[in-house]
Amino acid sequence: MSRFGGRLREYPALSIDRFDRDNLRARAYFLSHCHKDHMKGLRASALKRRLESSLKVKLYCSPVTKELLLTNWKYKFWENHIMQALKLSTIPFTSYCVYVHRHIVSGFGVPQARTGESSSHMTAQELQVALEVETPTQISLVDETSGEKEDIEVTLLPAGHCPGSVMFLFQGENGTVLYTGDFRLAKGEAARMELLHSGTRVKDIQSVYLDTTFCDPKFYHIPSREECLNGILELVRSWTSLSRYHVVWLNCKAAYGYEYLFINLSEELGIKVHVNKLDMFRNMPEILCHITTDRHTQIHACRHPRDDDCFRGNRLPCGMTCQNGTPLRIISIKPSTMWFGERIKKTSVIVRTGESTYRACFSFHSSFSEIKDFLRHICPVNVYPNVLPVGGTEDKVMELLQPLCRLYRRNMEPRYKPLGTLKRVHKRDLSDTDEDDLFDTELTSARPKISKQQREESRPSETTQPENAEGNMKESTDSYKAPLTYTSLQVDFMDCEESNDDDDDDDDDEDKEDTEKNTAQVLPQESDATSTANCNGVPGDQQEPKADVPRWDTFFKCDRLDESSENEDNFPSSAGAGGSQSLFSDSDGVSDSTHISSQNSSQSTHISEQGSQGWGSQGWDSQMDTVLITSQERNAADFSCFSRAGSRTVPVPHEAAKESQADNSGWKALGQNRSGASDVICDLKSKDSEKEAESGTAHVQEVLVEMPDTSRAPDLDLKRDSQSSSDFEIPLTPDAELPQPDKLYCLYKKLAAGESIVRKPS
DNA sequence: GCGATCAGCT
DNA sequence: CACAGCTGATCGC
Repeated sequence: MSRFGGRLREYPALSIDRFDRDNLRARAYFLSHCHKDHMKGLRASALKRRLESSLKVKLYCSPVTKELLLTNWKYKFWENHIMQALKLSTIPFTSYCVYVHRHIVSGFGVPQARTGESSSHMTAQELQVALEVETPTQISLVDETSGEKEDIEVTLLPAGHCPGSVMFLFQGENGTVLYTGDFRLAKGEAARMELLHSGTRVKDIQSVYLDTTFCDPKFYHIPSREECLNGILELVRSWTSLSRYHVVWLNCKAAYGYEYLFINLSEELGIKVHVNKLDMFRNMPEILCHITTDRHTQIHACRHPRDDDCFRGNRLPCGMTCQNGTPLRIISIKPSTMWFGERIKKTSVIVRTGESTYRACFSFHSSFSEIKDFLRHICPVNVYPNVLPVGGTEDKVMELLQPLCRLYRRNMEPRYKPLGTLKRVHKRDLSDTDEDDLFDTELTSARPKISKQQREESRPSETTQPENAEGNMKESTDSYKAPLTYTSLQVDFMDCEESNDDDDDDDDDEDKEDTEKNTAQVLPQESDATSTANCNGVPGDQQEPKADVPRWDTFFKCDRLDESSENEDNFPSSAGAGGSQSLFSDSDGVSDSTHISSQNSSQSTHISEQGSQGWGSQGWDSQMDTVLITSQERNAADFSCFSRAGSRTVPVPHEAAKESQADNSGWKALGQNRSGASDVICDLKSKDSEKEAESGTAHVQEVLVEMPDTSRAPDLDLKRDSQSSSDFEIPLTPDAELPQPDKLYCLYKKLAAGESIVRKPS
């Protein structure tokens, strides 16, 4: 929840996302999106009175936000005081869906022309002032009592948080300031935002007021939107395809932000989503056509004050309980982020929490690594957190963020960053090659290669960007060039660097897939002037993969030398590979015992008595994430076989077990190869009887011995950030220690000499 | 009666 | 704890 007070230090005459108290005196108001915690005071009578007595005070927001706001009669009084800062046709493209799915981009959320209505309600001046696309807007801030005037430019940037959500970039006498509101931007998105750049360089940004909701190493990696979406999609598909009586209830909170989920489910499955209300989308046909108020559909996102009770009574919140006399078979899917962040064990993006309840990973906010990527690119002088993460303090957050800011980068002696010079290689390469990618998960080697021409076209903005955002890193990276030379395997150090780099301001985010991409795509001519200071100077041919050269990424991954601060980078590529996801896939198949997801599932599958309704008291809610490979339908049968708490662990059904063992990717097998399959693969959280829970825990830990929750180890502060990225299928980093240069040197040397290095699990 | 705040509940 | 709400109780105007 935002704790931002509404005002920027640099421009106190503005109020953003807060409209009470001192903000009542603001000369202009800004609303980043339509969530209540950003609308405090927006409908208060005090502000209402202020508007009535002022001709100048305006509220600036995106067209979609305006539409959503004015649909609510409580905010209708704003109608003549809202400025749309961008043309109608532009916001939808850039604001939200662009991060979601290409095919819905083309007009999502575009309020249709409200010609009659608009012209009758908006002043002529407002209509004329409608701004050009991608043109910063000049605003005159007039103090109506003193006549004092201040000009400022504001630019709306897409925030990817919910429909209509934007960030505000202010430029004026006191410097350039970015207020992010709430945002979810994938890695690399900031680099792709033209309006954050002047020419080819990142603008000189004085301060960033940052959404720090998940600025906690606990949320180091959150699966991309597409991964989460695909996980939900396959679960919904597999369930709803069983019969017309199999319905899904999406247990979504009452807030904007789930629309793209509804849209995609509807588009992919041809099933509209039942919602309580849809009039707010009446002018947004791209949403409207995928939702319905007709209860006779298989996907529901309707709500009821006591919807959980409804569900327990096999009733949907809308009251539906059967159709044509046949009882509905209902499963619930609860989108969650924090819940996943709290998991000790690695989980899938879908976790089964009960007989017919699931959690699905879903986030409106950027993960820690995405925040860092964003901030690192902006490289402001100051950063101010808008949100205190759960259990966090401002100091703690600042500690995490400041290393990404300019003064820190300039002044700090770099800590251990043996391979920091490679960062730019990755950065470059990411940007050079993935400009069309919406998700980091698409950054796979399987992705179609981008043409050389495209690369060249995109290059300029990259080559110069470091001058600002990362120019100060040059010194530090240079200072670490020397250690690199003790081996000839410089290329591979790219991976080592990432893996070992524990430092907040130096962990680079491009992943293993990127590394592969690098090896395949780095071209000699990219070693341009900018890159000579760093590893781009490595001749391209050295980057060719060689079978006999140790795979550093593999090495680190398998043997857990990597700091998982880079783990996301080892995250199994999914959505991009072959256009389908592989939630449980291993990116390499090498002795990866920590990838429990599917291959261990046959051992760890933990099915307790669930055949009757009696599970309520027993619950399925513990800290044990295990994997269940079985269908709901089959479960019913299986549960009866394993009823009564006797068998704490049971084998998965043969077929599923075989499948999972065969390809290490149960979900993939399901989603890809078994269209319409009745199997659902997901992590199963099981809390059975207390006793069983205990034994189950023991068992799971035995299976998961490779991934103890080191994140809580008190002596690992330095790499806490990485160590605790234990969630979301990130390979854990048990017993990892901060790699010391000498130790690394030894390891590198051994590897370079072709010796095998096997680290025993502790 | 209304708004603000807080506890409780997802 | 709470992603982002909601409901209901209480208090003051």
